[in-house]
Amino acid sequence: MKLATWNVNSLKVRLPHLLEWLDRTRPDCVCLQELKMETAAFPHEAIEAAGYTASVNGQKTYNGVAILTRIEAADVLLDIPGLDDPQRRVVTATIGGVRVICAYVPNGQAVGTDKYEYKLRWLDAFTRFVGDQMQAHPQLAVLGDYNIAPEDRDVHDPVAWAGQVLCSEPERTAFQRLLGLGLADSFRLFDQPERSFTWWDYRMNGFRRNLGVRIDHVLLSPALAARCTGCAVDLEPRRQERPSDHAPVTAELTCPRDPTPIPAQPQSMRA
DNA sequence: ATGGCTTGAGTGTCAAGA
Repeated sequence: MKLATWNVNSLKVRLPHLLEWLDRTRPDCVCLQELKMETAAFPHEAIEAAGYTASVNGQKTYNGVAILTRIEAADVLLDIPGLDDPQRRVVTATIGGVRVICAYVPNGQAVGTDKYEYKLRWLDAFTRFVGDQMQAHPQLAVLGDYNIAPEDRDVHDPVAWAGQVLCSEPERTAFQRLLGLGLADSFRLFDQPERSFTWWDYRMNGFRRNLGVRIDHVLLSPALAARCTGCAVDLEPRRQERPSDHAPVTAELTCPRDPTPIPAQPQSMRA
């Protein structure tokens, strides 16, 4: 089972890129962020023609998230229950026995601003929500744009970014609290190239110079982490004309429906 | 120098991203 996350930065502009990427990589489940369109404007026809069904939580102009799957999504839940927030940032669904949360964490703009305080409050509520979901669903995957670079090695210039938004201690602590629920950052379960990032500024030739940050993550509960065989950033879409500023991240799991071998009974146990 | 691109809104030029 292949799970992916991709901040497309406008689905309207990126639909051709997405369709080409779905055709090339054939993921089972894709979490999209920054659709920047209302739910009613979602291009279901094109997505279904590509072999996917979509659970959409859209919003005009800003934010907006969706989960695309090749099999039916069940128990779809929009937003964070109990959080009064007009911004559409979360959609959750069950796909083939795996509970998938797709999240677009607030950017936070700059440390000390109202948007930064909103980001930290939002992360508190989100962490409670993820904890609740994990209680009910041991097979839990939390994918999305976290807008947090967890460690200095996730930043092209840790000195320049020290204490800045995406890297500040309160944000990194909030990320560690999510991991503290028992989730694993699947990317770090494997050897990775140095200077691996998922976002590069459009300005200053950021991508060509690999001046990036790793802020898009696939977090897995223990049951899923045990089945994870790989996690990688796909740089190909970022190389294309008119790209999203984010690259997709894909994690591979052994199929949850693979039959578990039944251990042989010891001789002495036989009748 | 708080800039540099890109998108959506809307037809000026600004908010927002990270």
